[in-house]
Amino acid sequence: MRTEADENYLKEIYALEQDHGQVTTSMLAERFGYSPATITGMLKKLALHGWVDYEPYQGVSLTESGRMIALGVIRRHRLLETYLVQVLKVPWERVHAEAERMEHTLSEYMEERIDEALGRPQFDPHGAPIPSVNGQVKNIERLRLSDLAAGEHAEIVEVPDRSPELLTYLNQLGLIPGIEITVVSIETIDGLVTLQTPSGTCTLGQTSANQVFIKKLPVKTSE
Amino acid sequence: MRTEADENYLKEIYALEQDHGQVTTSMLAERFGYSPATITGMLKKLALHGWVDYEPYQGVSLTESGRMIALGVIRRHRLLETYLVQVLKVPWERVHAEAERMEHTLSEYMEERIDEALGRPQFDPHGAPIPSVNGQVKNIERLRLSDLAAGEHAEIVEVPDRSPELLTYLNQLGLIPGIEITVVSIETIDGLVTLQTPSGTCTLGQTSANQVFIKKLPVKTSE
DNA sequence: GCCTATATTTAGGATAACCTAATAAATAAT
DNA sequence: ATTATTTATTAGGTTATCCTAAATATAGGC
Repeated sequence: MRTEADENYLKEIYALEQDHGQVTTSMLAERFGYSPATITGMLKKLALHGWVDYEPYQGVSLTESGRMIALGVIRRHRLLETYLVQVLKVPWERVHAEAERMEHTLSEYMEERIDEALGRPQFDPHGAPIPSVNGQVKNIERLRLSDLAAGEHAEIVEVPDRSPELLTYLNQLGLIPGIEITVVSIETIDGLVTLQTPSGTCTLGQTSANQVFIKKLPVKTSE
Repeated sequence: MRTEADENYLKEIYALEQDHGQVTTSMLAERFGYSPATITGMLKKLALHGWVDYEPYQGVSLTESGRMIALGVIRRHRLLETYLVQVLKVPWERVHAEAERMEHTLSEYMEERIDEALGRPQFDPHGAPIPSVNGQVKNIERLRLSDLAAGEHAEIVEVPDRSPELLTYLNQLGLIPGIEITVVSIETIDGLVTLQTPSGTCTLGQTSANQVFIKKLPVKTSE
């Protein structure tokens, strides 16, 4: 009925809708590393199942049923990541790849057991919200670290989970969700951001600063 | 390189070699519920990879490399079963089906983490030996419950893991690996076995008694 | 030792998910 | 507005894993 490929396409369409609104054949081809022709074929198939609305040359969007499937896969992925980090002590930067393998074979029963064992967490180790069983997502309003000005105070709320290199780097610097930081300075020329973190001072390049999501906090006055 | 189908065929050939010595096309067809023609095709493919020795009309047997792959899959299956029972409290009769889904997606890294978390167990919850990373299997000499005579004393060492119904039944009766029992009587006509267990007395039919593996213990004298 | 029954293989087909090359539609440039 | 470029689709092909029906090899009965 529903294959692993179907689930991966729906999950990716969901992610692209979140990030760019519009989802095109070429965006999916690029993400998967497949030829555009392959994507077209799959989109037709997904539309036939009623999981997406698809008009040739007009891009694709999830239907309600497609969105529910995507959220189910994302839920299993994020629950697995959380479990691996919290219980099995798998390193932060590694759990994405492991969850990617297992998200399609985890049964509903196991999903529930893991959710219960973890105490029904709302966020995964990278700060991403874990959709509820009925598809509710706790989306937090977020800014990027690169949006801050010198002197501003903020809490890190989310980091992307796909790049082990970036995660290893951020972890070394202590830049993980929940941590509070203050911007010491911003280099206007090449966008270097210098931060005060609980574990010291560090400087981030634009690429990294752009991928770290934060929530502004009232500026520290004195102490 | 190696698909899930490949792994399932090798695992099943291994199991049939253990149980019957000889492995034929029709045995595999029956186990999988596939047509014999499908099996023939796959056996050719497995032979091409050097995982089995296959002569048309002469049955099939694992090569050394095929055996190592099969043992790897069985190792992951049994480690998963053990983890699910011990850590996630999944019911005994359910873990086989869950492990069957996940055994192919568990990475070597996760296999090692789970093995370590469990303290490197030697046997799974049904009493089956967990092969070591390098393919060693602790095979115990075993008899069947139906081989015992009245008055004999024994320890249950293994039960099959595939039938949830049988497992639920045995679990209710307290007949699980590690338990010591004494045969009260044997009905010669239809092979009913009446047992003294730590939790009371119970009677088993021939079908069940034939599937419970035991190790004889010295006969209890008095107490 | 031949014949029949059973087991197995061969031949040809289906579907899923990928591919390349050629074509067509949409968009941007002059 | 026509052309050039980019983007997407269609056409046709490949591999993996299943199928059925027909052909063939092995094994058992007498």
